[in-house]
Amino acid sequence: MARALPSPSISVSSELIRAAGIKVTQGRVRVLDVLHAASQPLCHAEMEGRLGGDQLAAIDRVTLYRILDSLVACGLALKAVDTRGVFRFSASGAQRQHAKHIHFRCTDCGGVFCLKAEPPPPPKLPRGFRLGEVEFDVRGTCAGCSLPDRS
Amino acid sequence: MARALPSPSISVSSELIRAAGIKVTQGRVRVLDVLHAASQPLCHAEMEGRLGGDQLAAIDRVTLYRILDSLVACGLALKAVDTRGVFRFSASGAQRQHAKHIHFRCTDCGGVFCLKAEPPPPPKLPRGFRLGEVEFDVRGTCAGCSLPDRS
DNA sequence: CCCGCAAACGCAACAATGTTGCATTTGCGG
DNA sequence: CCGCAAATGCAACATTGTTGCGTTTGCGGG
Repeated sequence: MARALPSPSISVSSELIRAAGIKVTQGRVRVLDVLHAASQPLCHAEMEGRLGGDQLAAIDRVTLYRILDSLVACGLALKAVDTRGVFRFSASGAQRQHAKHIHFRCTDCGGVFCLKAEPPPPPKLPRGFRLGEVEFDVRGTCAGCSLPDRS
Repeated sequence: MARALPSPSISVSSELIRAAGIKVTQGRVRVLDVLHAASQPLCHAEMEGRLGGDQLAAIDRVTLYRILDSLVACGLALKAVDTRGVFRFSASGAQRQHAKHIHFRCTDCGGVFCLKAEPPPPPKLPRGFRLGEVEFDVRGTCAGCSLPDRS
């Protein structure tokens, strides 16, 4: 029923999913497409909105969770928690790009901003500890929320 | 009905609450007591457990949230989010002690370890941004979870 | 010492997020 | 083209956090 999909990146996501060794389904391709198109990590609600915005049918909330879990499990996506306590997901390629700088999280509006400064080198760990990721997280109030006259 | 409470720190918490300019209630004193006695930030469920463990009546869940909010609002407590996406609260004095070093979070068992190294200085922020807290968060696998032979 | 008011509390209900069970559909290898 | 296992959709549930409202209580004033 649907005509040939105009999205050019659909084959890229398909290829990544196929290479990861899991089944290539329409849902996974669309979710990974959205993750790649996003400029910052998305929570599940934002993803539902972007998936429903197309002329395609929306993906079930539970299925979305499971798709994201499968993408995380095979290394195509990363899972993190924002200051509001909500899980946010990002394509693993985008995350690697984000590892090069520092994030500023506004404790007021919840927004995330990228600072230019480089993160410091990781510290020495005790014996037996294996280093995973290093996150230099700066919290405070962003310029918009710092305005003194807010009703 | 209750005899003189044996807890020696109850007056300390009362004094802090009074100095903060909010009403001194039994609930606030008990919650702040628990926060001061805790060695690390507590989630609401852990606090409910510790409050119910006494011979005193347990505090309502909603009231506990409001008490914590009021303590945060007047600066006596701090609010953070752990890797599971749950809010954790700590007495502001305890947090200051924790700000001097780096935390290592094991992504496997969820444990938090304190490293000796000092956190690096905060970076320069864009105009209008106000610095709140800086958290240097290192994630990975702790020594216990790094053991190769786990069933 | 008693009164009254506003703050704080307890209860109920609700909202958002995340999980589990199970029947049905679908990717994809044979 | 068939069939099986994986993936999906639906319903129901669990946990965490919030809102509304009537009642209780801290505490200042009379």
